[in-house]
Amino acid sequence: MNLFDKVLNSVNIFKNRDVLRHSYAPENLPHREEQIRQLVELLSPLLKGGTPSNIFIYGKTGTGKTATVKLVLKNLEEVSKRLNANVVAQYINCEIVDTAYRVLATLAKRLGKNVPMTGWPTDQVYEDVKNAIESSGVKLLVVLDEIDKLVKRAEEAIYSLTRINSELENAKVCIIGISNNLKFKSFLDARILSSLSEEELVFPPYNALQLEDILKQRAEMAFNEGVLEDGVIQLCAAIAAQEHGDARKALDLLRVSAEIAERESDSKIRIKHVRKAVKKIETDYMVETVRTLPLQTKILLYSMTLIAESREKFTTGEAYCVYKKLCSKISVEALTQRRVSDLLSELDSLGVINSVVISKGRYGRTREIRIDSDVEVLKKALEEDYRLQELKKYEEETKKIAKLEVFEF
DNA sequence: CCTCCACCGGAAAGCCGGGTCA
DNA sequence: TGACCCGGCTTTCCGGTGGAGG
Repeated sequence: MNLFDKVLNSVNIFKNRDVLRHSYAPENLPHREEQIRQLVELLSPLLKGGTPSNIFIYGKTGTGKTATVKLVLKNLEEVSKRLNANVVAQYINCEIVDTAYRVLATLAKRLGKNVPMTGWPTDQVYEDVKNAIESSGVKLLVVLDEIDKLVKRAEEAIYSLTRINSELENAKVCIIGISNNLKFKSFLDARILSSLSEEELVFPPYNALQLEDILKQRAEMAFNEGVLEDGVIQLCAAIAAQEHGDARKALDLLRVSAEIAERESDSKIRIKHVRKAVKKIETDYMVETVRTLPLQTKILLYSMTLIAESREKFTTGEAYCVYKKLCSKISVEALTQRRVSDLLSELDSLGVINSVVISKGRYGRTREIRIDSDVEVLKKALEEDYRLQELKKYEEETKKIAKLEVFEF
């Protein structure tokens, strides 16, 4: 028997795996018809020689903002080419292109100017871009995705872009800003806000039924016939709907479920695979967050995993004592309890630990801490850090302290 | 009803690394 | 280049508090 026979004989679940990835931009967006219609309407002046208003789009992650805009952009450019309308669209993700300089340089490049990616004064690049737009007479549509990432560093750039029209004779610039941060608006300078959000478009979260439609549509493209057990799509949709109606999460869940089924060489994606996928996504998220924690927080969390192995719940004071012990073992300066208290709140909001502030009457008021996540997984992730390696030596000793509740200084 | 525990959590100031500007 | 500024992290200080026990 050839080593690969098993793989060859197993039923192929995937027809096209990429359809389920974030980067995939479908031709067809269920339940976004209204937003597409509005966007098309708002942008139509571009094709008729007018100037559209600037547009501000917001909605939570996974509500189809980017996909919708990209789809409309694609259609716009096609039709512009056909009509010779001279519309140029540029999509910029501000998480990657994250300074005023880079935004302008990207635009310059799109217009055929050769601007180095660093080095020039920002206002010179601005002048260059302006001249390029003016001389080519294009109608430039700039999409700034995740614009909230830009605001702190480059508020001025946004401002100058929103005002560029007054300096142009025979060209036009229109801006679409996209943000998933609803608080973003309150951070923004009022001048900018008013010109940026002449029109607003809100993308509401999907509900379970809508997510189901989206998943069905993708599943048809992604999987071979008959590999889905009944109820799998519904379950994925329901779970994602509970978590704020994020289509990206729903698709992730379906993809991971399929991957698990594939790995188990099952011929069908079953409910149990979805359950496993939920667990896996959760753990992966946890491990990733723990990995990226700063050192002090890692030590603190490590202390808590040690305590958690012998007692279900404990208090800030107890965690702090163990934490201090560990710090001295590896000669790291311990933080104050005030600071640790903040770190604990952060860990809580990250969902790594669960804590409630309770009063034990005579015995004070404190945060009661539990660790609901898998302690072993946490420990493993923490021990990856070479700076915590040393602590394994003291594990037993420290655990004893935690168990006996001997908290001396 | 009052006390008093063991911490919470706000305010403000200090420290530090990085970036900016003359 | 050095003065300066900024934002993030941390410390210091301190007023506040729910409820068991008296």
